[in-house]
Amino acid sequence: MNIKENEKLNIINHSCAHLLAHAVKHLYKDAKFWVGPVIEDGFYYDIDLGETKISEEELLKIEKEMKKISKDNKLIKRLELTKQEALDMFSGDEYKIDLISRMDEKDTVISAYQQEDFIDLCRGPHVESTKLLKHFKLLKVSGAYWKGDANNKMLQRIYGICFETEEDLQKYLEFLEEAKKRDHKKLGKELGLFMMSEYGPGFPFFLNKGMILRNELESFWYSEHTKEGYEFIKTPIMLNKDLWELSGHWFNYRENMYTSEIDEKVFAIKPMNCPGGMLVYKNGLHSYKDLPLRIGELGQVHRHEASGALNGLFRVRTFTQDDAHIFMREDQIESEVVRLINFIDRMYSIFGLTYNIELSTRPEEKYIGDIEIWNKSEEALEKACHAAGHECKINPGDGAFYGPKLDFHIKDSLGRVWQCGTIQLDMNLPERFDLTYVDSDGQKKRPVMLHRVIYGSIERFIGILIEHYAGAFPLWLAPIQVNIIPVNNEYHLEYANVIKEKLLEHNIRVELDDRDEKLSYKMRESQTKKIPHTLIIGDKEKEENSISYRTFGSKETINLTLEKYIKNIIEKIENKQNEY
RNA sequence: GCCGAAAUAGCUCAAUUGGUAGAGCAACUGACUUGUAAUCAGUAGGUUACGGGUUCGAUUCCUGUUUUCGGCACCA
Repeated sequence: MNIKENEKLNIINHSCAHLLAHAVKHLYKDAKFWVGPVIEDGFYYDIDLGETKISEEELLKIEKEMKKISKDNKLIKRLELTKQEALDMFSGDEYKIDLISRMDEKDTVISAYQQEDFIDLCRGPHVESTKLLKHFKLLKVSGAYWKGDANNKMLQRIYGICFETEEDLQKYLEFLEEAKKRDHKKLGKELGLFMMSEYGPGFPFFLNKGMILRNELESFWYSEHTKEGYEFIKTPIMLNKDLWELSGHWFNYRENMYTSEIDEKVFAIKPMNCPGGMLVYKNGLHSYKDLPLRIGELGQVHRHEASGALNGLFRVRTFTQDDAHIFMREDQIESEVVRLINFIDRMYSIFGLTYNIELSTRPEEKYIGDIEIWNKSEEALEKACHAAGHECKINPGDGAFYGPKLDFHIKDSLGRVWQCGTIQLDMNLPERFDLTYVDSDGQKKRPVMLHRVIYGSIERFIGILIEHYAGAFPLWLAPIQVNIIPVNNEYHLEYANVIKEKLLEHNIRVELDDRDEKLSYKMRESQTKKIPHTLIIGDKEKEENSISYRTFGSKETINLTLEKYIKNIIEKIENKQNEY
């Protein structure tokens, strides 16, 4: 959606935030207002209502009051004030005074906007009248810390969205409905992919069908990485605390690490794979000729995330990173990153996912390493991005303390954006672990290191794929690829079994529905389970040695000889075609 | 962790002001033997998340815990 980038929508949403505050002021006399900005999807307003809590039902009341004010056609006037005037006007309002007192009076005219009895501090601009705000909806209410700081008190935040036309609003509400239908938590349960248990909050259980999906993703990952010249390792899940102190994780993240004590020694379950990877690198000597050295690991990590952060497969306490560490010489950064970008591009395009890349640069204060190396690295990453034919949006100061990074933001079939892949340059760990390689002059030198993931977290990626495909996976990923329905068990079961065996010989995941139920009943179920191919086997097929099949979501039936069908389906699966 | 909401059969949901839980689907049994999204009949299925309290009586009211959901904060 991104309303912020559309000037007109931006203004009406901003004005709508004022309309919301105005209505709240009418209904709750003691309400105090903090800020009400426009966000990507609409707007919100942070409000202090003391002990009063706004329920979802009361949102409707507020919405009604907003409609009333909108109908009353209140003119919206801009007021320009000096700092003193502003302080006088909002005296007694601790929140607005806080805002005003932090403004610089020399070079800013402080502006406020007035609609009838409601005045709010605001830079503007706004629409001229409340009657221009008609097509809005309040979406949710929640708590939010004042100034976004968890040490501050919690205000109540009301979210809403406003459009120019009723049609646009309805379209947006339909989009929300569609997203809800695709919720991976709901589909994961319905399709038998994974489950959760209160004995392990944040620790997902993968069921048989989910495992099939997962294994496909993993074997695809291994085969593509093999082609790219990667080696593979598996490092221990649990390692001595000393290692985590050496890597710096103990100091920075111990609160989120699971630990265990045995033989009077503290062990920590890995929250990252890198330290293990460092030990593997140090296990031998490395020549400049061996670089870049690409070492991959599907590594299961555990992080004790805050309970309120957990969310299906999107945010869990154990997940598998499709990690790899690349060790190289400084002069290899650009070419290696170009290669990596092209690789990631290939991986994503298999799923029909588009993406854009952002470069996060050196933080202003908290960073380690030489500024010169930072500049060089950032330049190398940006150059690589352009060399690979991509735009490169820059997020100044958003890099990790140990190095700059490229982040891949993928867009799913509903247009929602997820950050998955990342390529991070690390100037910290090679130093801490004293990594070296022997250069052509016989001297030991420090390698440059990249951390990178493509799926990010396999669990989360599966969640994204479930929503991206709405649970209807392409053939190569589908847990059940083919469902065979004999028209009449008495006459057609034998031939149906022949087909099943033939498909099984080619490792095709096939089921035969031989229950005594009506064809239409079985067809319905086959479609509900979102199975890519449903084969109907009756007299015609038996006589012709053929099959008839329907792909998921289609009404059309295709008839092919058995031989041709098998050839077709194998080709689709082997090429990982993004279809049924 | 914080704010708010929720938890009833395998699943989706009911149950008036507190009176001892009910439906559809799924499962099971039987009949039907079917050509593209639900055949009919029957059976079984519940310590209403868990603990405590109020009450003659609690799914319902109060309280503690756990989990889930929507946000906030966090996300190496």
